[in-house]
Amino acid sequence: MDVEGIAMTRRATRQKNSRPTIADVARHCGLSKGTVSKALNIPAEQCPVREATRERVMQAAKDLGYRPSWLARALAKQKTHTVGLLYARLMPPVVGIYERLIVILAASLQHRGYHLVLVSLADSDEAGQMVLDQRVDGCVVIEEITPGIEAVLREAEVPVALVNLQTDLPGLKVLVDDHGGGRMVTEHLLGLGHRRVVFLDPTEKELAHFSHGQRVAGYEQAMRDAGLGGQARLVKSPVAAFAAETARSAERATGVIVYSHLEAIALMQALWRHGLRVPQDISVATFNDVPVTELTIPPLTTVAVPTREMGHQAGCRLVEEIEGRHEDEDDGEASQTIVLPETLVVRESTAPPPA
Amino acid sequence: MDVEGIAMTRRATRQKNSRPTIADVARHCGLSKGTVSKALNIPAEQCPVREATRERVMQAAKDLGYRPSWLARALAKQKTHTVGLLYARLMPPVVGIYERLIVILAASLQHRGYHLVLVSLADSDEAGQMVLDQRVDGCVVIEEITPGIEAVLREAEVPVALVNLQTDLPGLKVLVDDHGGGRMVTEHLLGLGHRRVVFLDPTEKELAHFSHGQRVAGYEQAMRDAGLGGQARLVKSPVAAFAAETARSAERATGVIVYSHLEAIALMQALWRHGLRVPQDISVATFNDVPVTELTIPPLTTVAVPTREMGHQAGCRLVEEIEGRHEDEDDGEASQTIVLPETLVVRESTAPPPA
DNA sequence: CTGAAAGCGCTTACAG
DNA sequence: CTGAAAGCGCTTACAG
Repeated sequence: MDVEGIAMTRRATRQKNSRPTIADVARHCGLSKGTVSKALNIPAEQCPVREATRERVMQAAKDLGYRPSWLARALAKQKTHTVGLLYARLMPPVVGIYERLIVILAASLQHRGYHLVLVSLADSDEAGQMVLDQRVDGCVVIEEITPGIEAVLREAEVPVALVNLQTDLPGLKVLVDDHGGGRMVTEHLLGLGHRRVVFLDPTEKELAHFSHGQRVAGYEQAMRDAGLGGQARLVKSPVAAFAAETARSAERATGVIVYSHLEAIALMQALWRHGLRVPQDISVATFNDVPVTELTIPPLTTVAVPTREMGHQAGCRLVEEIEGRHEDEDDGEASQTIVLPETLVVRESTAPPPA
Repeated sequence: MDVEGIAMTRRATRQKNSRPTIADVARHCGLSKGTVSKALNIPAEQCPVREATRERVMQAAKDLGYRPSWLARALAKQKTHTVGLLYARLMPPVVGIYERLIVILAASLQHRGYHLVLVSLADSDEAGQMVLDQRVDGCVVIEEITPGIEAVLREAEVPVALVNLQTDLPGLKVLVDDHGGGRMVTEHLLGLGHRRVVFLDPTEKELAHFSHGQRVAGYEQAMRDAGLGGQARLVKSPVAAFAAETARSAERATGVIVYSHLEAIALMQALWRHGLRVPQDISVATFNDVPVTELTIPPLTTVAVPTREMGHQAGCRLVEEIEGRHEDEDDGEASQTIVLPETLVVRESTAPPPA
């Protein structure tokens, strides 16, 4: 019995001991939990506890291997120092441009004492709970939003950053100038002397993303500005079909702008199969300056989307928003929109049209 | 004064009211918090509370818009239902193969009621705290581990899944058979009739990853098995230099295996610049079957790394480990290793050597 | 079947 | 400068 008892105690003790609490530290120095808490948390200068005491506490904490429980602290302070990253797809069509954005966002947050937790909107309930059950101090929604979570966010008081998506939800918005990007790349081709420039639509459901409309609008405006408004043409065929058609067409396009960089690469492959050379026979340009676009045959002219800056802005602003919540003078000045510029990266896939 | 007072009260009230607690629900139905808690959480069947009471509680909860506080529950149950994803780089050298892995991992966890929080090891303290301060129930370390966090994990009792990295840390390991992959792709080239097959090393610090050694070993073994052990050759030059050298060499390699898929693509570009055709003049093969490898000119033969399966396995097993912690019979049977096979995807960048 | 109470591990006015 | 106590919002033996 005694042995059993001791074993039980040992086990219980070990379980409890595995994590000394603030009470243990307090007991160890003959102080109260409150004092220990202050000594541990308030910056040395304006700390109300005597220096000697402070040091005693520090030492005890170190000796016991004390680490404050994040959970207990979060509950007491009603703050998780966590933000949720809400995403609807990001899934199969591995987009590529968000990888960097997310890593930068996470780094930006971590630098400020926050962490990022991934929340797929595929299971809509999850996301709602996440946001509502005081599990996150704020959230960022990326690329696409679902009606369900949109309603939740409209209701909740959670600070939110909306990245690269369109919505009438209030909140911080981080956008890019896709219209400008579309115009820029079109003007580049026109400047090289092209007249028959087409815009190749994505075949996947990327079509749904609002950047598509903006890029097309930019393209159309540039065409109009050049007096070629009537010739603007959106192509919806798959790249293979488009390449085949182009190969046998007399009046073929001399320049093509592809919405998706993966499809631009696929297009160059398809053109190659038909014996068409880029850029001698036809110029190709696209969006999203991901690393591989520099390595293709030939290197692609692309419009770069400032993913780092997007991640960085979303991170900074959201934290400001979370921490500055008290300054709210009852007016919703929290609804700020940032539009970041895109830049044209000219490489070898674009050149003057064939004579 | 009265007005002020009311205003203050309203504000305080609103802040409190913004989130009804279990006590509010209890009060609302004239029950105790304990009963409400049981009614809300215990599955209908073996729930000790009377059906009528149960329904009353449910209704009240719905009426008041009650949602349990994740924090309070986590503290009471000592469980966060969160796992940390620890990564050292993943940063600038956008690897590409981890994007899918992470998304799958997150989905797999979310499916089981867990969430994934991103933790960069760049700031080593952060990670340590994360793991130790009962903020996560477990963690997965991916690709590379730092000495700091390795020590922490050795000390801590946190279940851990180690994905695609080498360490003598105990814990669940999810690995891939890079040796087999290296051998497989080499045998493929040898089978096509190649004799002068070289292995092109990465120039970046990817070299540090242990998969490099394994892939090289697989390559060397296949060469030896074919009686070509003396001819195995590791090339350390940048792709541009290698392409230039190859172009002017009489006895050039007819097949090249490139460690990194991005460099394989770059190599094909460099060869193209020198007028060498793939695969007619030289065959190129690589690793990591990311989407773009199918779209290059020509499409790349690659060894596919089962990223989905890796993410899935890591997620499942880790959760099992977390939830089965009690079954521990004091023996460390938790140290399980899973080695997933790689598969060869043959495309058009490999063909018999020139006659 | 229901309730009262202690506990999870901190923080924070409020006294002294 | 320090302590006692209430509070953060739940859960969980233990009684009744």
